[in-house]
Amino acid sequence: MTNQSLPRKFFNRDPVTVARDMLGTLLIRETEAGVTGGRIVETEAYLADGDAACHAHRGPTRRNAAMFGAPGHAYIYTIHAKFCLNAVTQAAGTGSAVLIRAIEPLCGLELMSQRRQNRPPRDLTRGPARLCQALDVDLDLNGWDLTRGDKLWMAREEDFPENRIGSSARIGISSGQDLKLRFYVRASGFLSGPARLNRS
DNA sequence: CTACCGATTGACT
DNA sequence: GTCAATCGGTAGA
Repeated sequence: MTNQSLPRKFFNRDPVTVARDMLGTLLIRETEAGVTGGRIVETEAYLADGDAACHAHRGPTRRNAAMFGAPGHAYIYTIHAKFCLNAVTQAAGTGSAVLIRAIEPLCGLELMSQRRQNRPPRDLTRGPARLCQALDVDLDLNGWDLTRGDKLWMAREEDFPENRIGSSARIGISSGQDLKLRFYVRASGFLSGPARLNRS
């Protein structure tokens, strides 16, 4: 990959802005097995204040420690025996992040398919735990510096015009459903979630 | 120590 | 559309 990784200052902003700007950027994962990755098409913002759905809501614990680290680092957690990947936002100690929910697979399709037990191409990276499995992302990368441009990083590819970005309530949470903090690229074809949430 | 439960997924009707 | 498997984190006794 020739693109430079997104700089620290990209992540050192409020999570809503970062979540929107992250749409269209590349997520790249390099292992000994090869390079895999794709274009980010769906994200969710988790706020430091007044957001009961945010893992940082009840203060620091061992699980969410990475969320209170410097911006631009990975926060990876386990849920239902699976992994999900976030990018930490705002100043260290704030406790906000952006969850990467879906990417459009572009690179290393064969390897990703292998890691996903040869499931249909459309289902390779649709969903936060699916993309982690396709990219071989697990707890070993929790706290990883995404601005290093090594192992796991993000790079600028294209900006999407405002009218191609949709928003909805976040998926899978029980509190904070009134907040429209999920963002996605309209008509992407690689989105997770029920279809009704991908229309506005 | 036990009990509960989730920022999910995949199989099934 | 429905539903159960899954297992580490967290809270509470």
